[in-house]
Amino acid sequence: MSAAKQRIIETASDLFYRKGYNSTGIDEVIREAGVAKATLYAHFRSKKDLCIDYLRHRNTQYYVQLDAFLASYPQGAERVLGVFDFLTAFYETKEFAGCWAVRTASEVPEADEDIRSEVVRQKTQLMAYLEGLLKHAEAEAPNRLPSARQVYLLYEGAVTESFIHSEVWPIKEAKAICSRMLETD
Amino acid sequence: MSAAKQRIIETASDLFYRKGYNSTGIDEVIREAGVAKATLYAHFRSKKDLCIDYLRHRNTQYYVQLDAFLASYPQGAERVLGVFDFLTAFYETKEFAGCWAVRTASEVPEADEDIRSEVVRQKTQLMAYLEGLLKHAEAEAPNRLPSARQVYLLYEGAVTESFIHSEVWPIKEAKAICSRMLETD
DNA sequence: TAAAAAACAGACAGGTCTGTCTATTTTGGA
DNA sequence: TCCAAAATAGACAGACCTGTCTGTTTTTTA
Repeated sequence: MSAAKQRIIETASDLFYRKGYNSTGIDEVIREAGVAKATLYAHFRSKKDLCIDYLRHRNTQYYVQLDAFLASYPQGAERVLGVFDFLTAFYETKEFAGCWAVRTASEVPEADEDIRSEVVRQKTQLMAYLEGLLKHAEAEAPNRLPSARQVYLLYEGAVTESFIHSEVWPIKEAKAICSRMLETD
Repeated sequence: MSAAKQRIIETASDLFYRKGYNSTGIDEVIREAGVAKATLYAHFRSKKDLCIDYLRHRNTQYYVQLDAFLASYPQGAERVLGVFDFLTAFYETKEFAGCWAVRTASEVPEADEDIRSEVVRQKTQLMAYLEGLLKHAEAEAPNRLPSARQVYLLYEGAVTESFIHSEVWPIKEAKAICSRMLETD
């Protein structure tokens, strides 16, 4: 990947996430990235294409950081709960602005199948990831565990609500619920 | 309130919710509402003002319908869980498109304090409402109940995720978690 | 070093956006 | 019935948008 393309993606990733997709113009992206307009359109067919690459870039970076963060957590229930600690750390960065996928899906027309399917793909991937974490918790406590869907739901609620309220308690509460559901009672 | 103003709000309420705030133009609102542009700007200082009235209109209608729906549910745990049944009914209408407040907050710049504070106000109101419902559940089972924040978190997750996935399972799962937390064990 | 590929600056087209304004017509209450 | 208030149609300004195109310069590669 050329340096210019890399800069474009990183700039879009910053601007789209911070300001919103529709509220960010192409001119702002190229100015911030320091590239010519023709260069952008040589690498991306359209703004929508750039949007999808933005979503993928965010998603890729997310798992790189999440994996690194969770490495120090023992497998099992602790690592499942560690996901909420990761979210807390993310929240505390100045960058945090909720979920890029949800926010983008919130502002594109429902007919936009390309963007929406990428969003759903990412969410399905996240559930599969959580499913993997939960697998290791089964050995510890084979009794009624939360499903991947349930942990996913708590996590997603925590992301969106901490963004909306600009407060950390939704993450704490989500973790508390999850913790209670993981108890070996 | 004049008939024209009423039509404008209702049209905006439909279009902003269905297509998104930024993706809906003033021209589309006045065409759909069948009013002149000057009429719209006689009643609303700006598009942003109309947006705030749109949010308030949605919110008001929401509680009218929610109260009516819950009236047949006995007070206590059942009525708390009834909130998720109401959401299911809402989901099954063709209109459903997630939470207007969250979606709007997702697409306006973070600096827009007017819109964001209205969103937070509505969410705070919802928590207070749930708090009221939970009060009646205390009598039945005075042991560890979910907090209003926790029920709120589950509810919000259910709204957003059923919208994102266009599936009903997030509501079912959220209700299941809530139900488990309300058990008199 | 020479040729090819990539990136550059920036004008431009064609459209859309919000908000203002004029000038006319409709409406509703005293 | 009359008159003020409200609503109408639609032009307009000024800004912004995406995407294309031209022509030049820089960078890479062979």
